[in-house]
Amino acid sequence: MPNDVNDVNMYGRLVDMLDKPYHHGSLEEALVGAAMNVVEDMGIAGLSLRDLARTVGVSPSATYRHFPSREHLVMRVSQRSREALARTLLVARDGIVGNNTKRRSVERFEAIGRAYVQFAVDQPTLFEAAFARCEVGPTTPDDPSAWSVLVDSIEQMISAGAVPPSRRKEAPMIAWSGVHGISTIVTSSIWPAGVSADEEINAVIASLTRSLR
Amino acid sequence: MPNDVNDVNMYGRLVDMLDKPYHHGSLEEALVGAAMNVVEDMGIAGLSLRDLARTVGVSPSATYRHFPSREHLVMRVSQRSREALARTLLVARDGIVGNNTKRRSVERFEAIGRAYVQFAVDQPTLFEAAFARCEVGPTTPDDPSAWSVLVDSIEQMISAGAVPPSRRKEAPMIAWSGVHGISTIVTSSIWPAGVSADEEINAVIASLTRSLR
DNA sequence: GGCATAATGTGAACACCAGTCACATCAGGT
DNA sequence: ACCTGATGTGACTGGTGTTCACATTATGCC
Repeated sequence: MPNDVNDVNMYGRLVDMLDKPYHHGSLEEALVGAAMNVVEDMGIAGLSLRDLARTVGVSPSATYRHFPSREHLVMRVSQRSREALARTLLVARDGIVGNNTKRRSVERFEAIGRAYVQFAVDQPTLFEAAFARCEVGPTTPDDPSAWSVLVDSIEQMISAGAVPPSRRKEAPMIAWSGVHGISTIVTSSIWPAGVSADEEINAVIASLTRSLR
Repeated sequence: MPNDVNDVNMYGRLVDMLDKPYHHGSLEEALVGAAMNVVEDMGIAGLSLRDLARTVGVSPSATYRHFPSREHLVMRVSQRSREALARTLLVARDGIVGNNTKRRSVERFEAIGRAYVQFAVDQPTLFEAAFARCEVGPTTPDDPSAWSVLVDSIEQMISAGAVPPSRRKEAPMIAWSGVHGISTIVTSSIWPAGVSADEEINAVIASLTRSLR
């Protein structure tokens, strides 16, 4: 069989010449990683399977060996974004130390809230991805999850006597709604771009601790 | 000139036969209207200029006489959605009547909040569109605007003595964050589909009136 | 080791999309 | 009557998600 340029098998031989293995080895992880970069830069709308395949150095159809559809990849990016958010909250929480457990529990709660909003402001595209409405839902629970970080924090406040136990059930959703609301508002198109929202953010966080007392 | 099927001008003559005018007359409005229907059914992602042109009965490129790009049409849909939301709030507010001005002002405030969340639950795609992050911003202010409805409502509460005037500045953002947060959470992918959120919604609304006192 | 089989990667092809262009049609002012 | 600007047209470019038959390689079983 001649080494014809139009030969269907040409690519395989070129691969041999370039020492590029036919199998990628960890394509799935590479695709998700590349997707995270794209989403961070250009948002979910800028995510293209073909583009991803190009940057990873693989043919477009190869992506379908790992994701049934683009939507499934978006879902993975979404889950990763939520986990990144949760890790950010943990770091912020652990940055608050002190011996007064009551005071510390409240300060940690507020630090978590502030970090939540800051994540949205600093990385609006990842924040958007984290909560994007998606046809296909997540298959595995987030690890770590922002929800459990928040619930734990409120539980600490209750233990320390900063919040009455009667609020245990409703408190997490109230707190989450507040920080999530200000976050989406500030990162949406209705908020004038470039205008600082520090005052509003502080007011909302303060109102949350007030309303949980 | 023969009536050749391959003739470039064939369409014009067919138009004559069908009594279909060459000019649509109100293409822009027709496109926005059709776009609202599509977004309501399939969300912003399902919006296609070609599809719109098809349903309106016009060629794809005609759309570019009225919108520089798809993004500009999305912006119009977004603005319309915000206005629809604001009108919903007005209806809900005016449904609350009574002679006790203080009590009425609070009940109206809560009715507005509830209607806000209900709009998101009933029409998640329009709600998504209303606050979609968009490259191109709105050119004209919304009429009516949900923000002004909310500010007015809080002003009424202050006048009636239900909220101290000292909260005037921060109150609207606090209230908006709360209802907007619970709305986006309930309509996002993290909220289990089909599960009612009535309890959580009630708790958040109640916490808002509490935190403004 | 040898070998079937599953997993993974390939190019070609289909249908769709946004956006541009030269040209066609028409409405309204001079 | 005619010119000019607004509006609508098809053809085209370059991009996309997805599927298909086929190629290559890893893996577990004898």
